[in-house]
Amino acid sequence: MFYVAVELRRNPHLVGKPVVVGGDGSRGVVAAASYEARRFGVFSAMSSSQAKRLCPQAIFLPGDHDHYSDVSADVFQVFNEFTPLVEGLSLDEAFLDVSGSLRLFGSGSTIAHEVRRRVAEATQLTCSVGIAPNKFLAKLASVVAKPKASRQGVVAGHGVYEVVPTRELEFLHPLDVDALWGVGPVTLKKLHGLGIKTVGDLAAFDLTVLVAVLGDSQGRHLATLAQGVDNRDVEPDRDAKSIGHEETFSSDITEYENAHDHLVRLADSVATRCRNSGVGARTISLKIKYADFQLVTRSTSVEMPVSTAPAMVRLLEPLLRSIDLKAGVRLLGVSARNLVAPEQQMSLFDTFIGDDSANTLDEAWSTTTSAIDEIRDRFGDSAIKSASTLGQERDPSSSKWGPSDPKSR
DNA sequence: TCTGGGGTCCTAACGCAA
DNA sequence: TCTGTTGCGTTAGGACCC
Repeated sequence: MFYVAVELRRNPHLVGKPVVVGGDGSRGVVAAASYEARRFGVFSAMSSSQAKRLCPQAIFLPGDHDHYSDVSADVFQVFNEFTPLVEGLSLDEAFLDVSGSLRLFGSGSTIAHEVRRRVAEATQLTCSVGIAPNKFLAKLASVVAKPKASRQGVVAGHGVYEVVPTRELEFLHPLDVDALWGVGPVTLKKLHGLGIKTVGDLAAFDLTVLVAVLGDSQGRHLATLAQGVDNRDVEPDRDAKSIGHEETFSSDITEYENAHDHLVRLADSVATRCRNSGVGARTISLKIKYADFQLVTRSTSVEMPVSTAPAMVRLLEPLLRSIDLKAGVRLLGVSARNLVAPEQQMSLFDTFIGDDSANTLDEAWSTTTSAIDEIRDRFGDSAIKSASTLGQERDPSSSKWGPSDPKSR
């Protein structure tokens, strides 16, 4: 309930009340619910209208991701006091490999209690800690450590729970299979079809059959986890693999022009985040959810990474045109993948222009001027002196603007 | 009576090139 | 020059997580 906890911190008069963070429109869902709201059966991912029916007195807050992000940074700063090996899982969750910190800070349990104390001191937030020999067991242990909300009331958690080495299977095998990471509704149904209800059932099950039903990768992975084995390292500083933005409209869209306007807006926000992260995208994709919830995606890749809205929109336009909007578009999304770090890009100019597919002087000019503005913003006027001549260059052998040899730009 | 937005990872089909 | 194999990148879709 991280979002709610942060809201309670800055709105203390809401403490003890049923509070929900999430969209309160007809198409909103619950992002987080306080334990008081959970007593009414309100949980994350539930539609807001259903939540309101279950708990009409619930107080809905719109959510403030930037603020949660700031608070998250404070929490992670505490994590980093104990080990540099911190792998963030979300704003409010992380794996800490403290195997190198034991001499300095004491046992896992000692560190866990100290982390809780320091997080509370720095942020006035509580957290739960799971201790185990590997990531996946630690994650399960942290669930056990959390408070539990039911219709009867809230039962306080232990705050810290440790899965002691050599006793992993004792902890693991009685759990329901869907406690395992990677077992959602679809996989659960398949496993139930095989008569597998608990992790212990899974551990004892024939691997050949499991692989036949779930596929090689997932079958072997789950079989390994069921033995309590997880050799994945804690990986700090993982780079984002994609950057995207999507929106559900309050009413469905059927006009191309309308969709195009939203597309430009979404592309602009994705492009801005790409540039702020110093990456360009080699693949741009479009996501559409129809009124009947059917989902389609279209994507296209280019040799030279793009990081401006005009360049992205140019790639997205043909994709949008190829899609029939008559059925009504409920959601539109844009995402950037195959992200390329700046040093791998060909030049500063490429970073901002993205590609040279402008077919008219107007197109070339508008992308160039917006690129120059960007470059000035980020690198100052001195960077512009060399870039400002680019718009005037013309390759005589080509109808396009700019020299044909990219290196000479 | 309804079903968000941010992501990761996997798979299958297909075209191209060595 | 033709044919078959293999490997790889791209594209679309889907399961899953918080």
